[in-house]
Amino acid sequence: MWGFRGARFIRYRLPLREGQVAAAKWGRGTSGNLGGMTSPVRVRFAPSPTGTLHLGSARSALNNWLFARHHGANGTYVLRIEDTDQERSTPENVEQALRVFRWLGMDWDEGPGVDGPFAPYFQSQRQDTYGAALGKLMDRSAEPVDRYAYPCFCTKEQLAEDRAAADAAKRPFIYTGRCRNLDEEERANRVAAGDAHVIRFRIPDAGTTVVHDLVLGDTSFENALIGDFVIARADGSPLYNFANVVDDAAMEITHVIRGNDHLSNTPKQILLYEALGAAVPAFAHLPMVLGPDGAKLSKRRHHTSTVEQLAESGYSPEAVRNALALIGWSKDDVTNVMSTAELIEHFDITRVKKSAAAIDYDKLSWLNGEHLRAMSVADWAAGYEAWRDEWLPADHELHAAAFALTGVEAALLVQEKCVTWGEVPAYLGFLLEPFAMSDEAWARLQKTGDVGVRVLEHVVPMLETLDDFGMESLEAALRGACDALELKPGKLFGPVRFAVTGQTIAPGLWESMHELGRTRTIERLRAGRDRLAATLASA
RNA sequence: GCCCCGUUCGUCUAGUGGCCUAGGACGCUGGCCUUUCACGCCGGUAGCACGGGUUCGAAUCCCGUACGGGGUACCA
Repeated sequence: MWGFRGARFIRYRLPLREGQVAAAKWGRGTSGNLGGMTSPVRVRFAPSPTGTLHLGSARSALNNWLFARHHGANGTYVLRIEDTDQERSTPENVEQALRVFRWLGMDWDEGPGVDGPFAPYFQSQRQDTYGAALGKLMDRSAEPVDRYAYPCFCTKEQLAEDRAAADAAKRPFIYTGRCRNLDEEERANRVAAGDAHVIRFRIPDAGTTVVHDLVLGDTSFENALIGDFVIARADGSPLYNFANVVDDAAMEITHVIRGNDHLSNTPKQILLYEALGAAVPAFAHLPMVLGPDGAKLSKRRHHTSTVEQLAESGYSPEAVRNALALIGWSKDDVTNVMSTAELIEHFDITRVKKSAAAIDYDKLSWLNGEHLRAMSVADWAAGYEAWRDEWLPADHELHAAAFALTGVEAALLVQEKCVTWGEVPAYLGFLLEPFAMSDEAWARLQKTGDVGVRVLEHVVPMLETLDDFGMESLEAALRGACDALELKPGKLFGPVRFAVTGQTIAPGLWESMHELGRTRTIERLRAGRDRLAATLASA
């Protein structure tokens, strides 16, 4: 009689209760509080600082952030840097990664720069924690007896042979367990003698481990198929699955929200949590993010596959958040455009769908346009100026155009026309000197023919004597000219616009003329009239 | 190979056994508006992967097939 939604809800709450038991174990958290709504919720995003943030990763980060913020004061968003790869984890790369996060506007409660009760938040500084956890797992006097860590002296050659044998027999390769049952004395002797060894984690031979997933539901894995896996390298450094669990347990993470590519790691991690005596967090595996062609999103194949590229193109962070949130999740059947506040209010991890989703750049652009148009002039101007200061190089051909106006002035001209801030400078190109009419504009001016000449001849003296060169005055004058010449607005504004802006894409006419000023406007009208008349005469 | 996950218009999605001759959005497209470009408005286009069940009734539940994806490391 349970509806599916009801069943999901039950699953959603169970892990929270487990979390509280564990919190009590650590002497932290809220004991005895069984109200789901007030349980603290702690999530994290743990990127490796490679210098770029992939859209798929950004989506994971966003879902964690929205989940935490949705829980208000009870939600904590932790940023932990997985910088164990010393080569790529340079301070510059870390700083670059943090810059991207700040741009995306996902503030973290604990992590680099702010620290917190579980510092440090860099894996490279947490060796002691991993060492202690390893010691705990290797202590054979501890429970449970079928889950522990042991040194494995198998050489790479031996393992390669095992693997080859498994392949030949068409059997899945599972670690044979050769070093699992060495006697304690031999182990101790070989370790003391300095024999190279990794540390493996012993898992039960039988039984299944089931992952209760907020997105996928229950998924079970046979323990026998997992095999004792390596948790520490020969040099003692921890492997991902181990470091991740140790950190998440230590930081009291209650919900692990991550990409679906981690699903098969999860049973291993659950076993690890149990062996460590730590609370198993709730899991939510997000559907993979695909490129527009349905292939896995990659920098190579897809032009804007990183957050940096979107920032550079002039997208607004809020629109990107909106678009990212909509990958695999929806508020309902009709809502698309949402402010971040709305995202936070409505975000529900249990509504995330299971299947992979291709990112739709067309829709992203549309969303961006919607957000840009909905902004206040002040916000739009600030965003535009931030973009142009950060991303438009001084030697760019449109640099001068972009800086010809303030953000507020530009907003008045083109806010409702642009899909991204990156498009703004091109609209402003008409303001630059020396003036040069584009080929397309000239072609269209030519098409106006004799009418065009008449219009320009009429308009020049009119504007020379116009008292006020303000926008309203200009509009009134130009509309008046339509009556005087008995022309439809379209016929009259066309030649004027092409002559004045020299472009086929430009802001509104009176706005443009006003911004250009009387002298330059009239100069251009005259030049256009002369050129057009000369061309017609010689034809 | 083995394990796991998934499959609704081209794309993102709504859908939890009757409200579905499947709704919305992007895209594409016809038209209107119009001062270029946009915006806006009205309309059109197109989908439940396939095959079996269960049921009075299936996009929805079950089984199988196909296809796609993830994993199978001293990567993360």
